[in-house]
This record gives sequence, C-alpha cells and structure tokens, in this order.
Amino acid sequence: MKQQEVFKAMADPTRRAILKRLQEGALTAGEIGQAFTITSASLSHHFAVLKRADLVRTERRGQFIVYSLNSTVFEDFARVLFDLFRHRGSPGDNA
Amino acid sequence: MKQQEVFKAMADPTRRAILKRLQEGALTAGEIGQAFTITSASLSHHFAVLKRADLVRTERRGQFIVYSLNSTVFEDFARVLFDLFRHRGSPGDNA
DNA sequence: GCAGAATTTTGATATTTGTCTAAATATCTA
DNA sequence: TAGATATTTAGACAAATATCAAAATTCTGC
Repeated sequence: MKQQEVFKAMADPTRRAILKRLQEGALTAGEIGQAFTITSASLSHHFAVLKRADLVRTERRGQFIVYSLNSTVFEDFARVLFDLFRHRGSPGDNA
Repeated sequence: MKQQEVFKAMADPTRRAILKRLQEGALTAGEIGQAFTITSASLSHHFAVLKRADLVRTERRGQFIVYSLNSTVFEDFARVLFDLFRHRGSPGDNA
C-alpha cells in the first residue's frame, strides 16, 4: 500500500464524499459528479488522486468510466491506523 | 471531533511519526525532537496542528512542555474510518 | 533581577494543492 | 465520417502548507 498517498487522499473532504458515494456501489464519473458543484475537471483531478492511492478502480464501459471502491486498500489502511492508535506499539508497526 | 482537522493532521508523515513516538508514553517537546532533523520551530508547528485536531494533550512541567496522546479522539477517528470503509453505508454515517 | 534553557510565535519563502477554463481524447450514433 | 456526449489533460492562479531564522515567552537557579 502507498501509505502516504492514501493518507493524503483521505485528507480532502470532497474525496471522502466520493468514497462514501461509492460505498453504495460502482458509479460513473458523471453520476458521482451530480452530487457536487465543482467542475468535471476538478472532479477528475480528485479521481486521479484516489486512483494513485489505489483507493478506487476504474473500468471503461462504452463512453463512460465506472469507478468502484478497492476494498483491499481500505482494509490495509484500517490496519495501519490500528497500529498507529494502539498504545505500546508492537513490532511490525510502520506508520 | 474536528474530523477535517484530524484527517489533515494525519496526512503528514512527520506528524504520524510524532504520534507513533507518543505511543510509548508522554514526552517533552525536546525529547520528541531528538528523533527528527527539522528545527524546533517546525516541530512546534506540527505540535500545533496535532493539538488543534485534539490528537495530543499538553501539560507544562517546569520549563518543559509534556505531550501525550489523546486516546479518545483516536478512537473516534477509528470509528469514522470504519463507517467510511463499511460497504453499504448505514444511517449515522458522517464522513 | 539576570543568564540560560525549553518552547512558541512571527515573518519570510518555496512547494503543494484545489480550482477553473480551454483544449484534447475516446466512444457512441446517425 | 461528422456531431454529440463523457471524461481527462494542460495551463494558470489563489490559497494552504512546511520549513527556516530570528525574536519573544516562560520558567529555573543563582
């Protein structure tokens, strides 16, 4: 996992909102965009950040691009956080 | 919990390393600083960010200032993340 | 009260980030 | 192939961030 990329990706509220929308299932870029007022260009920038962090996957379907969550990275991230939060860190920590 | 402050605070690797050091127990600003090469001024800036996010507490002990983790906010943060990561979000989500 | 130590604050600077508009790319349909 | 739609890329700009040096603050011990 690209830990630093993931942490940075999660630091923006728009990106967290995107992830939240994707919890309901895969969506096209346009469908995701309907919930936001920013331009599609800005949205695309956020998608790129999420993709670089491996938090989302993409698949082209005709003229659409479908985004979906990458649960694996989510789980890795949760594990890292628990390591970070656990008092008296044990071996294997890597924050 | 000031969610956005917490996410931003966690986005910086130096700050995550500070939190990690504090897992071992409370430390003075100087003791924490020994692990880093940046100036104490920069370190102090990072402390301010962590404090604003309520991730750490401070207590003056003579001429020293002792930093310690605020586990409560840690736990709240973990809970928010699980909400964010859980597929098919349930009511009560607030990411 | 003064010198010294620990820490923070201030002011400056360089880098990163989020946003926009305009242009480019990819795909569909007629 | 041409026009329409969906999305990304390029280029520009303002705001936020990380860092530093220097000055200010708070405390200790003489």
